[in-house]
Amino acid sequence: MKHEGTQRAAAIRDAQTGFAHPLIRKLSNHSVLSEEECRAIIEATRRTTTFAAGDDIAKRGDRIRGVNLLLEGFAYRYKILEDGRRQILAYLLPGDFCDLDVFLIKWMDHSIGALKDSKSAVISPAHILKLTDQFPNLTRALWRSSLLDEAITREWVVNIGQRAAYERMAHLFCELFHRLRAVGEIDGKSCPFPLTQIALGDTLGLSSVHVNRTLQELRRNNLVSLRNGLLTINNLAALEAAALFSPDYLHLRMPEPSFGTI
Amino acid sequence: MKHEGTQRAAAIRDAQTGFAHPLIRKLSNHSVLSEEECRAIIEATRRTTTFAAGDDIAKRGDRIRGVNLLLEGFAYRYKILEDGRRQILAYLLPGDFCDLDVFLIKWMDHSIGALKDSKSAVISPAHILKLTDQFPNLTRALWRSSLLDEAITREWVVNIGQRAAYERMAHLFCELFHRLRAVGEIDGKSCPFPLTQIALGDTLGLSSVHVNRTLQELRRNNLVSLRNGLLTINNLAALEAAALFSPDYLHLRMPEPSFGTI
DNA sequence: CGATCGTTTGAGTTTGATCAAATGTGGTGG
DNA sequence: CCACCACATTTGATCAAACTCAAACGATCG
Repeated sequence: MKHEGTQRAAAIRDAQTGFAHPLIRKLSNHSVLSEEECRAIIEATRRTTTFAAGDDIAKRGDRIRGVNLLLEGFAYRYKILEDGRRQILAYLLPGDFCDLDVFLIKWMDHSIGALKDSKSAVISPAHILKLTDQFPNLTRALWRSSLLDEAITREWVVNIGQRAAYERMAHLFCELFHRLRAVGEIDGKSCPFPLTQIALGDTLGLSSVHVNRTLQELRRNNLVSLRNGLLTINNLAALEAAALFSPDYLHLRMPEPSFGTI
Repeated sequence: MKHEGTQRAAAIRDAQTGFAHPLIRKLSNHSVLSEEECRAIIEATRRTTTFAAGDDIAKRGDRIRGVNLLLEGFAYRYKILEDGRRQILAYLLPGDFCDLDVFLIKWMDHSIGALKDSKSAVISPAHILKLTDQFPNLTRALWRSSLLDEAITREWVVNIGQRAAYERMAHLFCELFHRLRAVGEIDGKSCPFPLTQIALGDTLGLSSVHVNRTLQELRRNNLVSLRNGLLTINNLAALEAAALFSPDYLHLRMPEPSFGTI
């Protein structure tokens, strides 16, 4: 981890993505922010920190010094049981908060790791307090964004609890693809997927051997391929059907049409 | 479902439970509320509705008219896949919000059912807006409470993803016992548990047959017994050990000592 | 007194785990 | 450039956890 100087004030709007700032873009999916609120967000997220792939952004037991807002990169939230079993709880994309729990707890009860080189903005608790005192509408927007995180976590419960391995993996791919598209990280039919098969197993509650075989089956059915940290979805519509996937729980404002042969 | 008249203003404090109002009690676990904020809460939750066991409090697809705050009873959140598979996502106890998602969405993307006769307060969106405009500190407390809900959901992911059936069931019992104790619903070593084995299976991602056998094993090991909607925990310490349970994720203010022979 | 719903039991099957080894693959240093 | 190392992926064989199907048993209720 490496601290950087002050970030240059970014333009609020951007022709391509709607908003250049990841948090503003994310909140704008479900909330309307004033010019003043946008400025306050940019102001609050000037201090940034970078992490290399493999670094921990926050570790279980850490005293919480501020909220990390992921600006660039790819991170994951995970919990480890006393006997070593690991469960990955979420993937964090630009615009996502790593540890909003600062409100709730003094120490992290789980960890966050970076899967790619990442950059985060660190917002101090005092800053959050000030923002939420001053801007009730912004506070509701932030609250909403954590409700959205919970909706995703709930879908993971459904996924792991009810779906078979094949459906389960397909579902994860669909979710990631939709979320990455919303933050402009896809390239045609491909998106970054910087996970080993072991990590994929710890995400889905499967052994890595079974992950490998399930992946082969998805490949054999010409739905996806996964190589060198790049996930390619050949037929999104068919993959969504196989996964019993419906994107509504993601609450992305502008659903783009699924491509595919069906 | 049956609408009732205006509830009599309850005393804010109660000698036994600390706070008579379930929401004030819950928020006080992690936040400090002013006298004025407490009054605003009581004011906002006057309109109540009752539900009989088995009723749906909110159904998937419902247009959201207000937030339901559970005041009395026992409810559950669930989602059903297109092919009928059901996953239970949470249990709701007095003080819990049923559908805070009102902020995020216009229609429910999952359902809530009552497991026992229940009473909820209905807070209109306009009322929420007013409260959050007026009381930033209260807003943060409510936000915190939804972060807590998410922490529980995350632990469910760990539970279903990593723990074996026996541990998994033990873990659920531990969680429910701690949460019910925090709202004053336990009686000695027993607490209400108004679930069929089928529902228990849909909670844990197990078939009802396997639930039955796992339950027998827990009984055989003299850890719990479950009869007539009453769960009795004979040895909480041993149950927690079997479940790899640690209560910190529940963020209950005053952890009471576990009883048991160890 | 059926009827309905939940629990329990048995038998057989399937999914996915475990163990072990072989085969890539990318990076490092000589 | 090659040898080597550390990892990740792939494959095979075996095993166990959990599922399915089917039937019996028990409560509860109009």
